Amino acid sequence: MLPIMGQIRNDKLLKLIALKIKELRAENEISQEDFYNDTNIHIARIETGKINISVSTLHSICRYFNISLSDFFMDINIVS
Amino acid sequence: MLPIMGQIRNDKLLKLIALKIKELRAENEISQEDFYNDTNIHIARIETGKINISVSTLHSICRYFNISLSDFFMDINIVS
DNA sequence: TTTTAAAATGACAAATATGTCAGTAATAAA
DNA sequence: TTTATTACTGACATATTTGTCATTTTAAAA
Repeated sequence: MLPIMGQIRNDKLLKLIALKIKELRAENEISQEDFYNDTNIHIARIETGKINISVSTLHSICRYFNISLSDFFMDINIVS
Repeated sequence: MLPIMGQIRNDKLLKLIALKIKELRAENEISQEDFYNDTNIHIARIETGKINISVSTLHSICRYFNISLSDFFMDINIVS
C-alpha cells in the first residue's frame, strides 16, 4: 500500500499548473482581465497556486488556449 | 471570443474520466473498497461521473495506478 | 434461490472552489 | 513622478467536493 495522501491539496502540483497557465497566457498575450472577461474564470488565484481547481475548470482553460489536457500535463511530472 | 462556459461542470468530460478510472481499476483488479482503504478516495461517485474532481484528487488516483496525468488524458479529447 | 462480494447511492458535516467585486501592489509608459 | 495597465490579494455568498458511513442495488458464486 502506497502512502497516498488522498485529496489533500498537492502544493507542488498546483505550483506547476500555475506556472503552465501563466506561460500559456504569456504566449498568447492575454491579460488576466481579458481572460476573465472571456471565460469568467478568476485566474489570478489559480496562477498563484492557491487553488486546487477542478478538471472541468482546467479543461475550460485548456480549451481557451487550444491545448489538450494531455499536452497541458506533458511537462508536469510530479513524483510525490 | 470563444463561447467558453466557465467552470460549469462538463459532463461529457466527467464521463470519460469516470470510464478511464474504471478501466485502470479493472486492469489492476482493485475493488472500490480496496481503493478506498488505500487512498481514502471515495471513487464510486467519481466513476459514476457525478463529481467534478480536483486536479489533486486526480493526481492521487494517477499516482496510485502509476500513470502520469498526461497519459491519463491521452485518449480523452473533448471538443466542447 | 440463497449467500457473498462488489458497485452504486444517499446522507451529512466540514472544507474548499467558484462567481463576483473591490481594493492594493507592482510595473511600464508618458 | 504621475498615469495607466496589469497582477495580486481579500472578501463574501453560494455551490460543490471531500471525508466518512450506512444502505441499497447489482452481479457472481455456491
